[in-house]
Amino acid sequence: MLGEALGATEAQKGVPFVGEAGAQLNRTLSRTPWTRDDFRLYNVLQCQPPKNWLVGAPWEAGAIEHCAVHRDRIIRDTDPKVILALGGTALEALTNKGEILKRRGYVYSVPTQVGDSDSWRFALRWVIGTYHPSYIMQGNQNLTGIQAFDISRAVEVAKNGWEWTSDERYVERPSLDQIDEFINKAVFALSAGAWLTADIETARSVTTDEDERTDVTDPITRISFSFEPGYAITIPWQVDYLSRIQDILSLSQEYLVFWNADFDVPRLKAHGMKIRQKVVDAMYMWHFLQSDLPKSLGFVASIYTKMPEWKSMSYTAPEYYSCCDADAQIRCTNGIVADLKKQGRFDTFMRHHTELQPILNEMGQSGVLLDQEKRKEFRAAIEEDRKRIDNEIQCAVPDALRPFKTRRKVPPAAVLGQPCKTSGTAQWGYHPDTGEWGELSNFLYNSSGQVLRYIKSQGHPVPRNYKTGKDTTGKDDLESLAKRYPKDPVYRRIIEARELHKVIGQYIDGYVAAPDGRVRTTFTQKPSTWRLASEGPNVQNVRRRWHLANRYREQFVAAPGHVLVEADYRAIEAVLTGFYAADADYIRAAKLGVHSILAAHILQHPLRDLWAAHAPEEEVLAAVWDIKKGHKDVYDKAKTIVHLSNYKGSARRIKIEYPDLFNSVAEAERLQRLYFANIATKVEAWHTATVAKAAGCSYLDNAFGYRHYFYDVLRWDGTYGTDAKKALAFLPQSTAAAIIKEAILRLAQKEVYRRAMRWQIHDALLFELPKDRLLDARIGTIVAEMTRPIPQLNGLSIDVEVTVGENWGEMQEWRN
DNA sequence: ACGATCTGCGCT
DNA sequence: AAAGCGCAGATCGT
Repeated sequence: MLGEALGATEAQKGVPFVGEAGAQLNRTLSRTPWTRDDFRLYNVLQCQPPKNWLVGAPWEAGAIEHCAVHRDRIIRDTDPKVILALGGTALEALTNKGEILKRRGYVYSVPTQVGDSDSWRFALRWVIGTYHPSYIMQGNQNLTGIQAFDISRAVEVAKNGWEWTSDERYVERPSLDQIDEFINKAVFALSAGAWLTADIETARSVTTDEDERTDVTDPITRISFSFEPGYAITIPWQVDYLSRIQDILSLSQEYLVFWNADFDVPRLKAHGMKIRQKVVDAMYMWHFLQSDLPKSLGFVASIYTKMPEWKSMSYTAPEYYSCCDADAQIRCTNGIVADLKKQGRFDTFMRHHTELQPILNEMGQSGVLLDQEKRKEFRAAIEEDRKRIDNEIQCAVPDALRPFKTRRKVPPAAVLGQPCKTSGTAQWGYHPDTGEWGELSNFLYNSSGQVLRYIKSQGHPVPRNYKTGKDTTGKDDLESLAKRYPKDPVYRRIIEARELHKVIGQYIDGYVAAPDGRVRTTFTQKPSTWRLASEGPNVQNVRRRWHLANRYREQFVAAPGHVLVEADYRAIEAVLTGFYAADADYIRAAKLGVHSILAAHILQHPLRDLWAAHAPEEEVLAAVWDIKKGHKDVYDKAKTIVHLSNYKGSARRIKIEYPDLFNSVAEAERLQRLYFANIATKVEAWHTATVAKAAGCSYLDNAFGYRHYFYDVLRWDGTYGTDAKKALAFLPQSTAAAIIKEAILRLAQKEVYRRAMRWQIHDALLFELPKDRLLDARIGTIVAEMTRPIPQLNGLSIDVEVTVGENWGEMQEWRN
């Protein structure tokens, strides 16, 4: 093993890898059958570089060159079969190749000095690159297992040597006959159950990450296919070949495999190709298998194949590169499928991604109508307010706090000495302190730096983020400053101006309707919990708690003769917490209204005893309703307390969230105890068990087979690591995602619902349905499908609330 | 002009 | 120090 240089601890003892990086190396080795005594450890540098700085330092090249003699001598003396390069510096010193993150895990054969110091010669030795342990320590603990894999590969090479996979059957410049031969063999293999993979190269995608490109009309240069490891074909995108390419794309009856289909499929369609099969995205399959590891094909191939590194050859050998892509795809696909089947999670992936994603694409594309008139009016009203408030801020903030850039240019005399600032462009002036001439800009209420300078200039205490300790100018902190200094003209106005600014920028101008008046979004399954995410625009964070939220939402309307129907799962995460905690009482509370029941405890309301005594449901529900309507403030606070407590939020956090409701942290603590002792009686035990489980096997599976890995759950002293609460949140959150996906899949089987689905907002589905005599029946079907008992959860069902309206701001409760 | 990073904030 | 996201503005470096 060859590292970089001695750290502080190492330099003291003169031994490599005995400091923190050494401890990390030991942790990695503990995942393998070997110990550090099985290896010899050296560094590229024999000494400690000044300030522990080597990479990018002015002395980097010189220092490495200076120590090369020692390094060569060490290699000659030890004559290693394999050198494992720990980090980019070592790999580059050995192979002259950079980009360790692209090359790690791949095996290189490198000319190395062997023999006596006075009569040495070159001989080929194996070199494998892996991460430097300090890189893994810097927040990349998820890569520990990969480094263990690299070490195992090095040992394997040392024992048995290494043979790269063969590229003899790559068809890099195909004749039409060779294409037909590929087709004939593929037909046979596909009928026996093989996958067919496809991959395009585009003129500009070579230099850019594929998913960053958005222009689907970029020219395609070639396409490659494979159905069998080692046998790949690449076909130039030229007129003579296009019909053959379409033939191959149509070969498979059922599935066509891509790596990141979001890139390839829209481009193939834009270039006239038909793709009628279901699209299997092997990259997402990998994401489903291991959501926390890098997703590039080059990375995954280093694990599933013995291919030589090829990703750096796109320019020098484009045909070979393209065949390698196809070969890597088929090998990785086969490996990932096998692993998912071994874990019993393959069917879930095919259903919840391959089947679901086309439905989500249709949902995003069908879009929701925007009422342009309302939108215009609303924007104008808001913009006027924002301008007025901004102007008030500009007048209240002293010149000395406004951004100032010194300029040498002579000013236009007309603006000299203007007394009061107006919002808009900057103006020229003399700096009030330094007297310099320059450009004085407006005070930016969105700039935390400028707002902090204002707070300090007033001699007010600077708010600190209670997690990070950093200075902050968040809304809550400005609110408490405003309370403490009621005469201050700025704090409340900053809050208001920021709010209006965000509404205009993100929620009005960010929603651009197509010519048909509809606004479209894209649903992805990127979150590590396999929730859905929405982007361009994100329709899952539309204003709801704002005092003008309903007026804002009125611009989202149903088409004439239609209505919007929104179906929300009621308290889904609370019910699921009860399910995972195996607490039937808590499930009952969650379904009746756990927030109201907690509020009843706070308020000493009769509901408390009704619930405990299992009173008749109508009676309990009436009391729940009473609290929800009559004590909305306490109800809303109880709701957040339930959420925070279920995911192990601290009493301190609750106090910070509700400084007015609680006099002290101790009081919040008392209330939490009340909640755990009387309502959520088994939840704390579930917390403990879940954290222990996540720490023990380093991952959790939910009831549908969604998996999440965790690395820093329990520390050696029993305290919680950074992943402990993520583990607690994972099960209810990911299970809720799976439940609503199942509902979408079932509803999409019927054309009328498939076409009517619009947006998914985590626990809610929004539909646009014809307003006709079938409406009630259709809503009934939606409710029936969404509340159907869930076999994976022992037949649990989740209640649904439905609202209906002609626009999204005036929705009325629907009752059958 | 453009990208990366930080801060802030909307929703579930 | 509940979790999970996406978007916009400010700032700084290239």
